[in-house]
Amino acid sequence: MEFDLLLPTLQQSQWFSSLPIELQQTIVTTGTTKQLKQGHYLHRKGDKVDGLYCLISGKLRVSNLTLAGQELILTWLQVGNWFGEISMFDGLPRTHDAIAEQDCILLKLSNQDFEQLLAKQPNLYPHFMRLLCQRVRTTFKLIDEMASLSLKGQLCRRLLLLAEGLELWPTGSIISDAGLFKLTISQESLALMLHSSRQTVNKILKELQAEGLLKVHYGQITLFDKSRLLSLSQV
Amino acid sequence: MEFDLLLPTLQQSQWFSSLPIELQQTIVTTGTTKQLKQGHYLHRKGDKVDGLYCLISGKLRVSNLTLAGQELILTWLQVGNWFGEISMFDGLPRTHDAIAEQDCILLKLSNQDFEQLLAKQPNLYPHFMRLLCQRVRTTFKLIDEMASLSLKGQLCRRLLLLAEGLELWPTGSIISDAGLFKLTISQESLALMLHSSRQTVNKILKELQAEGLLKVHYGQITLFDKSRLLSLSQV
DNA sequence: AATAAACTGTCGCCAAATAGACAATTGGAT
DNA sequence: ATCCAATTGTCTATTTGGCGACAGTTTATT
Repeated sequence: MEFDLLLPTLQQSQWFSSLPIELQQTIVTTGTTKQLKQGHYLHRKGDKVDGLYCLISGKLRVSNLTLAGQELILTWLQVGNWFGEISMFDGLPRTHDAIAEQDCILLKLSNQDFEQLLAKQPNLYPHFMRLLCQRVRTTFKLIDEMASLSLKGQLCRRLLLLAEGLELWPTGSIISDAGLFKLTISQESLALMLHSSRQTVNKILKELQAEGLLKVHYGQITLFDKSRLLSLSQV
Repeated sequence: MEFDLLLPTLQQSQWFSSLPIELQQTIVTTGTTKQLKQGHYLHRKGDKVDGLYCLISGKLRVSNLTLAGQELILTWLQVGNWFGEISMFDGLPRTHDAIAEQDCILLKLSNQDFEQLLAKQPNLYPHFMRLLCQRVRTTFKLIDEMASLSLKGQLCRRLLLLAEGLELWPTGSIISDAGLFKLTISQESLALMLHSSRQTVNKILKELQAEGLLKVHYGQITLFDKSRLLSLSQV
């Protein structure tokens, strides 16, 4: 795959862009691209590991099924996000389902490529450990927030996360607050992420709209005031 | 520190006991022990990293404060548990408070020792990556359960976790079901772990007692039937 | 332009959980 | 033996959110 073509996309990842340029180059030249049609699974929970991925274009939904058969959405992966590293590093089965919500293009680093790479250059290990650490920190933060925030606070938090991309914010970072931001997501989907109901999400969104923070459209939400959303996502 | 003295304790960790014996030995001889009096903090959220720890004796509470000042208990660490690896590997601040609930003895592997160890033997990296992966898997599981289980299910799950130790269960593993198990914990503390209220926890415990699964005492709970608790912790 | 499908807005009812209050019980300390 | 602090048990009132129902709106398709 051509380096210059992929680079702008890959650079959107905080993790990737912090890698030494040689490693970036190695990853791109070693990796292969893969197409995935809308509605198809990239993998299911319990699948054997096949590689580490970066989403180049499209949209992936990451979720699990409860025993009752309800889908619990963990998150959507955005262009530039890396994922699949856990099974990659411990060899155990996938933790979640990953489904293409749109046609996707992925950059794939296979097991074998990965092992060879690290065998040759063990000094690269710390970089991949940082990727894992970032994942743990994000999930810890999620647990805290699920427990301590009101539903309204959780919703504000999610809207921001979806707008800003899913990577961990450096503590105290200032959110880019330039103008509006249009999110394409249904209230039903939001409810599945919050493990709440569509009706309740609708009610809260209407409140936020009345407060002038956002505007609700058909299948879309326009964020007006990210900084006020941020302050609300602490209550 | 003497290898033979610590070994039985350290072996309680699934992770540690899976390490090659030379690495086990290196860790014990490199590490230093540290005492921590009851009520003292080992570290607070946001602290700079100083090392990787294993709890040798005593009991540590891991928690966070909400903005409202309420303590959210993530878990109790049991003898044999390793922790503190995240900050160790990415160099960023601690994610939680860690407080001694009893006098504690800890085995500490300092930053410097750790870095020297890995610089000399980069083939050890995968072992530490497995430790991190285990942490991510445990937290993902926690997120799923918080979202999908009823409060009763969550409570059953926690009681089992407290009884069995906190390390990730291999999928489908059979719980040691030999006889009774006495947990020393107040209903108030359980409520803080579940992010629920004391009254509600009390009500559910009484239900479980009526069903013959356990018996409630002052500051203690005796588990009678772990396998039935397990089946309840899936609803 | 007509139709179907997906999504939103809003009822009202019900179950679950919170929170305050207070009595009763237990265990440790003096 | 007595007292105190911590913990438990159990009431209430109140809040929150889930869920069914259904009408209205938007978008895509033909």
